[in-house]
This record gives sequence, structure tokens and C-alpha cells, in this order.
Amino acid sequence: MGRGKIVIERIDNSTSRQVTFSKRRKGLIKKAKELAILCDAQVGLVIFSSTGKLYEYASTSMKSLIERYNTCKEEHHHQMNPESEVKFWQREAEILTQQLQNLQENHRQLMGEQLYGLTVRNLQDLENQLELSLQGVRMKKEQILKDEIQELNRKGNLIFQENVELYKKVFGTTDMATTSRNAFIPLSYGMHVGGNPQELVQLQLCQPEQEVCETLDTATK
Amino acid sequence: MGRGKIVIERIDNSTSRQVTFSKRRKGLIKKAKELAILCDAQVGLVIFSSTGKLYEYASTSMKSLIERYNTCKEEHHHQMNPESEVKFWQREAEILTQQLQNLQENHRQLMGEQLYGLTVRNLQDLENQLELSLQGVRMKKEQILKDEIQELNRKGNLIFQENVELYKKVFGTTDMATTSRNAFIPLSYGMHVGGNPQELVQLQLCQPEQEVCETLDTATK
DNA sequence: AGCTATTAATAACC
DNA sequence: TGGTTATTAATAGCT
Repeated sequence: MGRGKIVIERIDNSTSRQVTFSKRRKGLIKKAKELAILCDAQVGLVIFSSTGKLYEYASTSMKSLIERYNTCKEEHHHQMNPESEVKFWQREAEILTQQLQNLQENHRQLMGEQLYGLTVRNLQDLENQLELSLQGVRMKKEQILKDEIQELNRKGNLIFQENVELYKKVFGTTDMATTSRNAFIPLSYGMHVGGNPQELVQLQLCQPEQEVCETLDTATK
Repeated sequence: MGRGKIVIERIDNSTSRQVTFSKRRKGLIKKAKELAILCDAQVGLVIFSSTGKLYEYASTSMKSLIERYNTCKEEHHHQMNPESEVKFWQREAEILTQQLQNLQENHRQLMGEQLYGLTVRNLQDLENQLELSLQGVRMKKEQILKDEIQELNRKGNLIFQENVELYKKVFGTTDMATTSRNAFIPLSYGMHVGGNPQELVQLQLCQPEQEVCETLDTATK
């Protein structure tokens, strides 16, 4: 229901996530209102953004809705006597501990540890996941490297052009082929003076990653 | 968004109202879920039908959501009881929540997601880690496959020996070379009757994993 | 904060 | 209640 289809999973980009949150929150509240009106229902909706901000809608009053909800659930442990409050937080800690343990086990397996007890099928799935992850990480890294190379190319060309101008001013001629090119250090890194930048990038990314990385780090410094 | 446009006002016809309630309730809950997942938000939704039936959705637990809601609302959420136990468990939950968030971020990155904001160095470390993990997982998987092959070999040999004995009893001779070997199916999977098992295993593990897996599954069944 | 091309939800009908 | 389809409504990707 937009320019393209999306899969329902956490939006990585925080700006997009915020924008989508605003739009969809508005839509959700609108639909909650419509349901309440059209169908004569009592609707309560609370939304906490990932930054902790609260948004709410209630067809009547949130207080009465929560009360009705609690009555329905026959749970009134929200009356904050210290004992039930302790129990609440104990339970909360219990749930969190459980989640933490699950995630930790998962995490260890993703780290290639604690593989005892897994079936060949499990291991195959894990392997596939790791390969996907690796692909994602490499793509991201290559994107960054590519961008950096492009930026270097851009800067290098500017400097080269500047050199051409300076050469003209000093010698009153544009014939600087041998002298200036030899002095233009970045050329050895694949500067595209009349060349094809894509081709050069391709070349770099085919080299062992570590080396590319170090080369670039050195170049950047 | 249907066969015709409608105005948002109470639907008089009770049957239509009921039908619309069912459909829109489903849609609303779906959208609430999507918002929670896409935008990493905590969403709570309670719906009472006009007949008093309760429907609900909560991205985490309704209890903790209502708790959080109340905390948010009652600005001066004074200490009910300066009960140190309550504070202890609150702090415990706080710590656990923090750990959980850290681990979740780490986890997402291991899954190749949420790579926004990482440096080339970070990505390189992540890539190295994933490669190590992959190595570990593959070693484990190969170990299992190797063990299974060895076990199959063992069983196959037992059966082969049994066949030799049976052959002796039936024909009173040990010369069963051609007949029996042709009937000994596991041979085609690398049974080492006088052969080298290591070599066979090596051979299998050099094939594409998926195929080995499927072959083995089939063989196991 | 708007603007559309698209997708998704759903009103009417079965 | 569940399925189908013509339409409208919501919204993803851009600016």
C-alpha cells in the first residue's frame, strides 16, 4: 500500500522508522476510532514509541477501559500493595531473564559456540543464516568502501584539475602529460582521469578484504 | 476501500455491524502488530464489542503495558512504600532490560541487520566473527555427518558379517564375493569393506552440503 | 511536511 | 462465518 511492497520487520534506518511510526500511528488511531464508532465498541489503544513517548486513544476513558479490562481478566493486582508489587517485579524479572537466556543461547550459536545438541538440520539452517549475514555485512562494507573510493576520486580529480590550471599559469601550456602525472600520487590507487571508475572499484573489491581495508585506512590517514 | 464509500457512523443493521466488527477488528489488530514490529514500539489494544466480549492485543504483555501507562500518567508517581524490595526488583528489571537491549542489537548485527552506523572496522570484525562462526558450525555438522557415516559403516559391516555367516550355513562355502556384494546396498554410500573410511568421508564432505544432507536424510529414513 | 504510484483493506455480495 | 472482487483508503518512497 505504498510505492513498493515491504516486509513487516523492524526498520533499520532510524529516520525512516520514525517517519513510518508517525504515519502508521495516525492511521492506527484513525482505524481504532472508526471501529468504535461504526460498531459501537469500546476501544483503548496505548502506543509507546521506541524512544519511550506515549500515545493513546480511548473511545471512552482510558481509566474505565483499563478497569473494565482488569475486571474482565479478574486480575486486580494493580492495586499497589507492596506485596503484589514485589510479585509483579519478580515476575517481570523472571520473564526478562527467560528472554535473556533464550537470546543468549541463540547468540552463542550465532557465534559458533554451544552447538551441542543441534541436529544436522539445525546446523544447516544456522549455516545458511550465517552465510546470509555475511553477505549482508560484506555488501554493507563494500558499499562504504565504494563510497569512499568515489569520494577520493572526486577529490583527486579536483586536485588534478587544479594542477592543470596551475601548470598553465606557470608554463603557459597544457602539455604536462609526463611531469604532472608522475607527481599525481592518487593515480596509483586507481584515479579515473578519463578512465572508468566502476572498473577500478570492481578491481579493488576483488582483492582480499583485509588488504583493501588497510590500504584504504592508510590512504585515508 | 470497499465496493462503495461509507460514512463513519454507527451501523444500524446489527448483522452488518457484527460482520464489520469482525473484519475491522482483525484489520486493526494486524495494523497494531505491524506498527509494533516495524517501528519497534510497544502497543497495547483492548476492544470490547457492543455485546461485551473482550478482544485484545499487546506487543509485550498487557500487564506491563498498563503498568507503564499508569507510571507515565501519574506524573508524581510517589513511592507507595519505600519498600526496598520493590526498588530492588525494579532495578533488577532495569538491568535485565538494558542487557536485553544490548544483546538484541548485537544479535541483529549478527543476523546481518541493523548495520547502519557501523564503520568499516566494525563490519570487518563482524565479518571475521561470522566466518569463524560459520567454520565452527560447519565443523560441527561435518562431525555429525562423519559420525553417522561411521555408524552406518559399523552397522553395514555387522550385516555383511551376518550375511557371510548365513551364506556359509546355506552353501557351506565362504565364496560369496560377487553375489553378496551386489546385494549389499550400503556399499554405494561408501561402506569400507576393506576400504579406507576417512577417504570416503572426505569425499562426501567435499560435495555441496545440501545434497549430502538430503542424501543422508534419505539414507537414514 | 506534502505528493502519487502502489499496495492493502474492506464493503457488498455470495 | 468464510470467500470473492470492485473500490476506496493507507502508505512507501520521494522531494
